[in-house]
Amino acid sequence: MKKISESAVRRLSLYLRLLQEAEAAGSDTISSDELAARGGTTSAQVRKDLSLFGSFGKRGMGYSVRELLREIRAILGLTRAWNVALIGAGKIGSALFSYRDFAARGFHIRAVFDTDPRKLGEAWGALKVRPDEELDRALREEDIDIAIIAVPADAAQGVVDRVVQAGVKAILNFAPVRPRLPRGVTIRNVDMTLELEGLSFALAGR
Amino acid sequence: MKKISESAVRRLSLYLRLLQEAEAAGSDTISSDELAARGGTTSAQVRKDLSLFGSFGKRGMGYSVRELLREIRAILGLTRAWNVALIGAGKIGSALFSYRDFAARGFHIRAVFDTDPRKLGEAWGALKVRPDEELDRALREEDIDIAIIAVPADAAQGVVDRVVQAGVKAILNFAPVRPRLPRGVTIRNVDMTLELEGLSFALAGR
DNA sequence: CTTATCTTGTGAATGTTTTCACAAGGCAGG
DNA sequence: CCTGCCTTGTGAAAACATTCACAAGATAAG
Repeated sequence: MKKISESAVRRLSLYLRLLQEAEAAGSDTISSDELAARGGTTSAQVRKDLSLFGSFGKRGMGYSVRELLREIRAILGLTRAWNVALIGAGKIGSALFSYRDFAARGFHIRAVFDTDPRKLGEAWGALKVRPDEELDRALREEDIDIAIIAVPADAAQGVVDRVVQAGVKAILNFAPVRPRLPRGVTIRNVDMTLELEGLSFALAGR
Repeated sequence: MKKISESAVRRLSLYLRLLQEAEAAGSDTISSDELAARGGTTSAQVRKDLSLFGSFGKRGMGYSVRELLREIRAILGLTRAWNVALIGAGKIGSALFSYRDFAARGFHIRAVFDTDPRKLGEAWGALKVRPDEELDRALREEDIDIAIIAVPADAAQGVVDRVVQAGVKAILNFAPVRPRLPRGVTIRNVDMTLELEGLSFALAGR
């Protein structure tokens, strides 16, 4: 199997969303041109991306929305549910917890952790905020697939180490650090300051 | 002037952070090797990135931390402050509002908007949540450079259109849509579902 | 002053991603 | 069944990004 670039995966994920919108709008089929226009890319790019995984279209006709949805879901591993742990019950953690899109796509938050004694025991939906000490055991017991790191920068590397030690293979990191990781663990960093600085660069260069 | 890739700008922003850490740790100089190790890249990449903008190092010695900080800040346009508007006073908006890193880097939130009548007038720090109707006027009056979009998906395109109409040239978008934009306006999309799906893909492919 | 040691800055080479362009199919209408 | 019109899937070309590799400059020590 060929290596798939991160940007190709990102775009697939985007196509998935566009297809859901098309389905909601009642479209039965969609062309690469249409997907491209809605996604801000080109039709050649769309076709190349899809061709990495198979031939899902009909020449002259485009793609069946229903069918392509099914294929992309399968490619992205969205046919099953994933167990997620949220580490850090601050503002960002709280915002993520109530983000409905996650559950809608099969990402279920099974546990929330924090170190602040005042937060421990707080009810978050059906869950209670649990102390740091339970982290290692809980990750295994709840069979957590993905850890979301929403702790301050200086705590992030420590949390990452423990999470990895507990066998978690995927991390979504909101702390403004680039944690060291062993091979075989995947991380995605969401770094809002970086994005703002990118905008600053664009504004300044004119 | 050559075209600078988005990933190069991202890395510069990362180097900036690493340099701040090095400065805090008391280092006077730093080599491309060291920056690379801390940033998870290679020394050739670091030198190439910097060489896009000039020669800031001393052969045999590395870079002066102080001086490189100054240079990168200038490149990224961080020697001045930027006026930011936050549109959407929900959970995400609230988390962003209290994110201290923004102000620390010169991104000052000057106004907060929402459509929910129950939120209007709420005190957010020294600001009050303002109604949608004031958006257009306020963006101009407060001389807003950057708009942060933290509204539901179906409202995002409308907000983007108004913001652009008011002359804003940079947008940080948290809504899960890819808004249409005229040329000359820069957008950065922060799309958390996309990131999670990227992790799902990595987990599924094993 | 000379030598040994470091680390930058940068062309050239390599690798990766995007775009081009068109043959191959598929459908509709007559 | 044939013609005209679409749109896919995909090699090949072009554009872009990263890595290599080394001359050149800087320092320090003798």
